[in-house]
Amino acid sequence: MNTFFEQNASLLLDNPELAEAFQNIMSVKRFPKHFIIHESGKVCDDMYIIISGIARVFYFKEDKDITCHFAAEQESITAIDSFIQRKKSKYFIEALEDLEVLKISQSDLENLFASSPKFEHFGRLFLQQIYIDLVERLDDLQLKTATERYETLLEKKPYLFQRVAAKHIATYLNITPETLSRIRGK
Amino acid sequence: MNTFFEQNASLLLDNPELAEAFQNIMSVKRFPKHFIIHESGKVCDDMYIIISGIARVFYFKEDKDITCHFAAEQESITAIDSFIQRKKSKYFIEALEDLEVLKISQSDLENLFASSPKFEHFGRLFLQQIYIDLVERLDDLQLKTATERYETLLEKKPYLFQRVAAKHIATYLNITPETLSRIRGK
DNA sequence: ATAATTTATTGACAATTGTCAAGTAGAATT
DNA sequence: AATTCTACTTGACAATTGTCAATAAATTAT
Repeated sequence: MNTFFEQNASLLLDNPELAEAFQNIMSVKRFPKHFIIHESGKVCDDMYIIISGIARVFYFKEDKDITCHFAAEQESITAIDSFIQRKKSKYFIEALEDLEVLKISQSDLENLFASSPKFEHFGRLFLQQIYIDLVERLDDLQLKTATERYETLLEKKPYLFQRVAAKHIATYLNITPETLSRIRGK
Repeated sequence: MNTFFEQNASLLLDNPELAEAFQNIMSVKRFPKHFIIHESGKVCDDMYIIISGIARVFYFKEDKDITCHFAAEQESITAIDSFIQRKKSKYFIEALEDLEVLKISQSDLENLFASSPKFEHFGRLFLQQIYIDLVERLDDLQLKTATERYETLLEKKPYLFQRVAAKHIATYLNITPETLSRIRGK
């Protein structure tokens, strides 16, 4: 599994100076529901901040479709392995609803970082933030039961349960759809 | 669970210019086996790169001691939640062998980063590196069986099985010592 | 709206892993 | 070296979760 620019594009959007710099390298894009925004096996050059809609990152583990990240409004999404390492990605990105996003290319982002220590600094803070988020997610997975993991997600991202197919939530929690269904039925 | 400066202090040690800058803010320290280098509830101001020996990060989940990180030679270790967020840590750090480490304080590190874009850049690359490592670890936990997780760890860090108590490896893999024992016995 | 397809739920059963207990082996202390 | 303590192994059993199958519900397409 994997998690990404887990939370806060808000770190970016809340800072006017940064926001302005990013304006110049961001462009609005739209994708319809079910659209595959990024395919496994390709290098992922873009990262997206979601304006509206919801998307997921998934990959195939022995023919099974495993979701490893969700992103909704204000959150960011990319094929992180590829985006950082500039190699072919194992991940797919799929629009689960009609999507309006801000697109940022990896090269523009690198250039921005290189253009000023301030931006480089922001990049580091951003990574720290998502690193901490990921550590928390790992803690959850390491030692919570299926039910506890369900409850944690319900608390952290309740909207998922309204907007996303249960089968995707199940693989994200590392349980079967059957088990998830039983947990939900108390 | 949680993982840290998971792999590569080598990213640092391999770069002469950086290495020199770091020399000035690093100091050698020694801790005896069993020594608690950092305690839960305190803010962790230091990060360590291990010269020799092995250490672990752990915390208590309902009285149970859960290991969430190991670090051996060339690897780094800290109470990452606290080190990054400057808040009280939930983690302990324990020397599992007599330890010789390079200590770097958080404030010195911040100052170094602030002193030159080059260092800031390094800080970001370092975080990218450990982020990717953590993503991999998460993938492992999300969808591998106990036996697969055991085999993955055996492949990635075989020395752990020689040098570390099985009970710690068990909690790190999120299984009981009994299950680990049975897996080992083929 | 109706039909077709996909997704969710439920039951029966199997497999995996955990818990508890006992005994053995190993390490640390005296 | 003997004692003590801790860790490891093994067995019996229980709990959790997965698998497979059938049905119901929901979504999508016609």
